[in-house]
Amino acid sequence: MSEPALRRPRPGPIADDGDALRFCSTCAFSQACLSQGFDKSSLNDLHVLVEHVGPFHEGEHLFREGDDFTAIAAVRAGTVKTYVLDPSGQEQVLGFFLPGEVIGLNAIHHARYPCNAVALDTVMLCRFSFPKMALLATRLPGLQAQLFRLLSQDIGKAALLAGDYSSDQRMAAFLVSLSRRYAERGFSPSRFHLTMARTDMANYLRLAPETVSRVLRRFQDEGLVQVERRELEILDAARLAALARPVLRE
Amino acid sequence: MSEPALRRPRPGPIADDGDALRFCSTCAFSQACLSQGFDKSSLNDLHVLVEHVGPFHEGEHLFREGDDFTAIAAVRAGTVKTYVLDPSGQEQVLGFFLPGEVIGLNAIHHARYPCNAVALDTVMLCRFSFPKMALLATRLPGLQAQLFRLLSQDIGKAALLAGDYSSDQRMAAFLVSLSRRYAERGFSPSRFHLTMARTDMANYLRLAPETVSRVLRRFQDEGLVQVERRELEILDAARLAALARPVLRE
DNA sequence: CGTCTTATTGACTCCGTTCAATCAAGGTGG
DNA sequence: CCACCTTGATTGAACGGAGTCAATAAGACG
Repeated sequence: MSEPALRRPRPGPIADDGDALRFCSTCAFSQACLSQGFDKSSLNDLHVLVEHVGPFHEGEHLFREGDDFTAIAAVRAGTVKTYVLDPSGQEQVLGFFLPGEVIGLNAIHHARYPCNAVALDTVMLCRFSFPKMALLATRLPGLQAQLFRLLSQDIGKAALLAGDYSSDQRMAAFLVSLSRRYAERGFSPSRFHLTMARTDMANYLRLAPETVSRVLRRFQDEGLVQVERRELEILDAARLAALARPVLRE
Repeated sequence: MSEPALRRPRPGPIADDGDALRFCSTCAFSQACLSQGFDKSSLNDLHVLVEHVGPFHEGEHLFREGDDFTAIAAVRAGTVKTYVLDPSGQEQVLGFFLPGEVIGLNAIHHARYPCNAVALDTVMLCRFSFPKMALLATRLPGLQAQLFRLLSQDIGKAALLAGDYSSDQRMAAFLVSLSRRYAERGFSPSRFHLTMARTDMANYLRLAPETVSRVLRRFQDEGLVQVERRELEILDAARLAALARPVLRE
């Protein structure tokens, strides 16, 4: 894998704006860097350590627990599920990553991935060599700050589900969360495809699959949502958000 | 609360080796930096942005949700509890921080503390100005790496409790975790003081206080532990660890 | 069309909660 | 020193939400 050497920062602002900015349009990371006021030469520096990989197909693993960690990745398209196997071989779903979200941050500590990551549909990634990025970050304080922020953001994100909430509250929070995250990337917040199986949702929410079915059915009976297989429409976002409130702490 | 003024950095390297290294002996952060092979002048650079604060007394808050974030802190002595209040005003315990552990990492993202922190007993802190440390980290790649590692480590730490484990497993995991963390700092792994109230343990473990009482009592009846008020002795560490295994994933 | 996987629905069970009473410890003031 | 009160911990009894077990239904795919 031959990489162009890191270029020295060019002094001064750049004339044309179009080129460098397009380098990873769906990637939250790049976008955040942009909004941080990175100049184009900095973005270019960042660009050279980016590698577009994929497609990964449904069921294909992006990495497995224990693999050497070298890179973090932003999801460009598709959905990634992370999970671990407990000592008895039981799967435990840790999270779902939608387009624009960054995966692998929890691997820095031990320099190994602490979990498995699998594609739930066709997945495209934007992979950043972490060592190179860290090196670059010593020259670009804005990049360093961005990385610190990204890492900090993920701390305690899982704590939401840790509370002892009812199945209704958990499910509502899950749907609201998906809705908002899709909205952030320009997808419809009210209609979207559930890319994960019911069993995965259940596992993630620490519920039995049967409970997921029952709750979704009740939500539909009560006019909160419309579910048809994996197609979901949110009919009463306000009431759903109200249910989710304690979980999302608002 | 009169604090001793921050001491000016002494210029140049230090003659004797004992001095700089002792600057925060209980602080995991400094220790990790040491083991990273930091040279003495780097440690000195780190030293100047450290501020020893305290004592905080039982019930006193170190910071509150929404406070401006300026510094992370390592606990030097005592125990800190972090918690949030849910919309209905109900307290939710997020974690306990023992000597050597670093607090405030989840505040970087929004530049505000996302939770409250209160002293459970007499607490001494070692406070690091985060902006200054980040700046220093651009010059010391080892420090930057250490920070990334520290942040990464905390991601998904809360996920342990998120699983749907039995009350026995949760309690066992909690005790084993305390035991190990105390051991890491040179305290006895088999005998220690429970610095938090039963209600706090229960809240943290997402159990009713009554359940905590019952489980501890049963553990004692079964010869796993000996509890006398807040004094705890682990009698059968192996069996306790076996119970905790699914939670701690080993 | 038949088979396999995934989802749904129903009936019963169980773990942990809730409600309530009791108990122990520590502080305060007489 | 003791009576009193407060706070935290413990124990018991009944309840309920979600899990489990089992059967059925609905797609997906060959």
